Amino acid sequence: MSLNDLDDEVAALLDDADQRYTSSRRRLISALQAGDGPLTITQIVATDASLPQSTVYRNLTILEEAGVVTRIVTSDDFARYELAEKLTGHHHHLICTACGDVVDFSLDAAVEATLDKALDGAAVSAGFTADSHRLDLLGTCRDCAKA
Amino acid sequence: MSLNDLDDEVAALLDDADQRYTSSRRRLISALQAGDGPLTITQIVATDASLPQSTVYRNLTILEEAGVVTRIVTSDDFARYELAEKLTGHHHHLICTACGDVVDFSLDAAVEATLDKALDGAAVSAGFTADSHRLDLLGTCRDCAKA
DNA sequence: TTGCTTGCAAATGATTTGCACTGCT
DNA sequence: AGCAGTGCAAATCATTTGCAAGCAA
Repeated sequence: MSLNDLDDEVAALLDDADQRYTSSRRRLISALQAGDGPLTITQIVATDASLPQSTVYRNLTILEEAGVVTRIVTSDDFARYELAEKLTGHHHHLICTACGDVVDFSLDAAVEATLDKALDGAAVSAGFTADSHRLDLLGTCRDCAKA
Repeated sequence: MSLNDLDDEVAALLDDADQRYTSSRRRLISALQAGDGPLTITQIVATDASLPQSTVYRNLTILEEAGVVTRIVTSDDFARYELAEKLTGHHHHLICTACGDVVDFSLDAAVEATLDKALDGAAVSAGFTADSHRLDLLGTCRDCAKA
């Protein structure tokens, strides 16, 4: 998705949620768009120092409610945020257990299909209404493997 | 795994880590064993009121370092703990996005095999050393669907 | 004894919120 | 003008830790 299309999508989602697309929010979207995986609040503030932490927290909450971003918790104490799958497409995360960094990756459509079918079966037998799945790969990233 | 076997396994793991198998720790294991999914600290304290919160936190950390339990963060603000897969076998989680409750489930071995192969491929091309995967199904549990 | 464990209460740190100010509309 | 958004600083709340007393080797 191009930057302009993304912008339009975000604007539409915010409008649906009766929220404005302010400059702080634009800057947030742009910071998230720039990363190659979900970002922590600290990383976002470091990227764009003109954004105070409280504004980042508050706007990410609003953007999450509007369906623009997704909040992710891996294991460490910092929540991470990324653009919603609606905007970026379905994907998964490589989580480095050494440094905590998270990088996106995708799976073959055939594998996803197999997986979804199996998950649906499991959900049904547990009396569960399946909504979506979340798949992470835990391991060590290239940089940490070197060290 | 029977209760006694579990006990022996835990004892061995703690011994390897130069840790004692105290009565607090036994009570924790027993509480975790009783649940049908990972438990929050609050749930554990509610189950066994003789355990002070600080002891629960401290011992769960030690049990985690010894490889006896695993800490899980879903999305809400409470961490959850479960017995390590080494003890219970590989499984996944059904996470209710309404009430936050988590229940275990398993997938067919064939699906797991397909998945692992696909994940290994993705890891390699990202320069990542894969360790394990984590797969959750998000949705609504039977109780919350009723409401 | 000697050191690990416990339990209370106080400290920490990510996240949230009150309030006064600024800027859209 | 009138209300939403912002930024600072103070408040919250899960989690961690200091310390004195209890227990195991």
